[in-house]
Amino acid sequence: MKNGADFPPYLETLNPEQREAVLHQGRSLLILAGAGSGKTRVITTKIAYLVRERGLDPRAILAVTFTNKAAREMAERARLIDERAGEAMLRTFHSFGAWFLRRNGSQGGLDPGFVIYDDDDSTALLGTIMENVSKAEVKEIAHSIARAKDYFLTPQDPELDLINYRKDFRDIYARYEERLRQIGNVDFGDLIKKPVEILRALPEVARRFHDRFRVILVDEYQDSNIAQFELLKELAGPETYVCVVGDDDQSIYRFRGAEVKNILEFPDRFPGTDIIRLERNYRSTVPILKVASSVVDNNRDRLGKELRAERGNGKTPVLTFLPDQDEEAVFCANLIERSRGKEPPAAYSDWAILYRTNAQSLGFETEFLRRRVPYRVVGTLKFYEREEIKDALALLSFLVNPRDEVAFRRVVNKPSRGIGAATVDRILGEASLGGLADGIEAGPPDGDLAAAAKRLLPLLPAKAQSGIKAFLAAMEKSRCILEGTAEKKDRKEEKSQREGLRAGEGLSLCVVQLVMDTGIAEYHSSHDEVSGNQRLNNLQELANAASLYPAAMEGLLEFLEHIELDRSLEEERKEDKDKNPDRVTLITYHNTKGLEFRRVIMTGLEQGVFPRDDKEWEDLEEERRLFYVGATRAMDELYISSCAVRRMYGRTTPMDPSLFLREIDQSSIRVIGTAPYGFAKEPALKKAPLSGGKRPLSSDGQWQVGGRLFHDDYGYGGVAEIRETEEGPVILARFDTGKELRFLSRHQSSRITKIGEE
DNA sequence: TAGTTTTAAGTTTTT
DNA sequence: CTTAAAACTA
Repeated sequence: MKNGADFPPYLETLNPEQREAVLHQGRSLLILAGAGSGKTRVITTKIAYLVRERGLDPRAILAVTFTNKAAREMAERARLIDERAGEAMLRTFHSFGAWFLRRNGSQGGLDPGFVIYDDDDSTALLGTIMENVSKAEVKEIAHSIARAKDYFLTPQDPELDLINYRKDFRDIYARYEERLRQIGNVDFGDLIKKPVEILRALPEVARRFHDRFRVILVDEYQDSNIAQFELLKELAGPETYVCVVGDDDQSIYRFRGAEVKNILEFPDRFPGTDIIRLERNYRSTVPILKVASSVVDNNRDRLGKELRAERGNGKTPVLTFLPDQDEEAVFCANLIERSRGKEPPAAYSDWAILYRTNAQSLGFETEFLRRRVPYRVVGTLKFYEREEIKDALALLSFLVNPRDEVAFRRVVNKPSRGIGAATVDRILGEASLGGLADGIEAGPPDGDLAAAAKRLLPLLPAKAQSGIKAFLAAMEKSRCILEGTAEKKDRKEEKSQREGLRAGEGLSLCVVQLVMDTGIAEYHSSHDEVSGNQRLNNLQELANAASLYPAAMEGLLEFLEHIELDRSLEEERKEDKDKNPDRVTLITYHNTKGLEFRRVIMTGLEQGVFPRDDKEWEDLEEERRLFYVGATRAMDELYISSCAVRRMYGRTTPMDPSLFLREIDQSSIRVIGTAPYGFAKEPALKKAPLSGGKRPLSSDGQWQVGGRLFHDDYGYGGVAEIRETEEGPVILARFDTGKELRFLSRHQSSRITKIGEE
């Protein structure tokens, strides 16, 4: 295989550029991989090659992906080439950070038993710091703090003003950090930021990692943020080979702190970088690729590349203008159903419908349900956002970390146990200051809320006393189960409880016990007759998920970490459950990254929807990249739809066609339906008959041919024709959507508004 | 202070 | 139109 003529089969099947990327040796490598150019294949093959041909220990390879799903897929594919390649460390940046901090966090003053706060938890914590502030404001600041951490900015950083200009932001951020430190938990941003700080502060730790990871591969590099870039730099020692793979045209997470600059400036930051371009697209036909690239070509900030469609020509993509979103759903359903009758017949699973916001899935679901078109919705995982699930998780979090104020506040008085704000404040005070109250033994100010509550017990009102006792007893019992010291009798008793929750293996016993003993299960099942059952089911599902973990503190920690970092679990399980894999995919543009479908419908191509709004340049460029990502998902057929009106916030709003539609190379697309005014080169209006340069006026003087009007349902249109009858003038309006409407001038509907002459 | 009614606000995108 | 937050009442 050394002479290049005789490669093993797994290398033989690669094209020259791909093979060059796999075989590359040197300091560092930047692979600019266009959509559908086989970049995942290159990474997995490279891992296998390093292990197999270059004798590298798989444990010395760290591969970072954007999602957990991608990490699992990659491990699987690498394993197919070489069993040992699957042993490489494949994680997301966040999951790697958590792994790092469990082992090295104590060096940075972090207890290894930390729990990860999600955005809601962070916001809740911030809420306890800021008083008399609306929740929306708290949320905004929580968002700013998250962004600050993405950009690796500390509360002291002078650049912090660029994130949020309010003058107390610095102070709030600092206090938030202090509280988080006292509690001993971390938020998402900390999972990246803290490892960097530790690696910088402790050269011996850094050296250990440099020794361990000889090769670091980063996938979807265009979506990494500044903090992640810093982490990459710290992890890479002088001997580490760093290979990043990305496509600047597919960077779609700027709103979350992703920096395209990371990829644009990678060669500057890693001197001696070689660049390999993968520009052969094996997925889409020529016109589909042309549609995608003609739009993204309008972006200024890009490296620029020439994607070649290896598959050659194919069906011309179709652009359709439709009256409204209901028609859009009908159009999709028709298209899909018709494709099934053709030769060769298409499967439902060949189809994907793309939309900008999750809310847009509803219209399609309704229509598909009615028409019995099987579908699956990707990405709407509300499971972990449900109140009962968050409650149960708060109980578990508090069990792991009794300093967790957020979890404590959430569940201590649920169901109500007579523990109000005053009592909670006293417990918090006791925990942080210790031994404040007279007549009780002074406790350590260690922040342990369970211990503090216990100490304060004799001084509380009777109702609160019994409430706290019951709560603490339930927590204690769970702790005993986890530590294996629970009485056998107690365990038996669980199974005979009548609530209806079944405890299975391992950790599920603990979950079931906790939600029952604390009354959370009862609270939710009886609270609301209709949804009570569903809520109980959800709790049951959570318990079932927990059964995969051992009934010990370690297992609980793992379980919680998995839930915080990988919320795709539920989706997978659901798909396993129903055995029909032949379904249409309903999915947001963002979620399509890394996927491909034979036939794709891009919906909602309207100004304000997609692109969302045109406030900023860079935002618009990001939307264009999102268009590019969506279009390049299609293998064989691409459809694009745009509506004249759309119901938003319960109101029907006239829509303008998306700016992107005009940017599409017109020779690569076929337009069906009437292009609205403002889209077509020849405005629809000019088609209205004109008599001798003069536009006919209706006998009552109300209307003139060519006059513009707006209809609540059909959007903008023009008066096409006027006919005089014995009932008065009849107006023929032709709308930009192609819809025609005839009405008597004196019976003008209130839904029609005249918007002047043209 | 818990639970209700009324009012206001909002729809990106996700680790 | 749906959902969350403020306001109100028992």
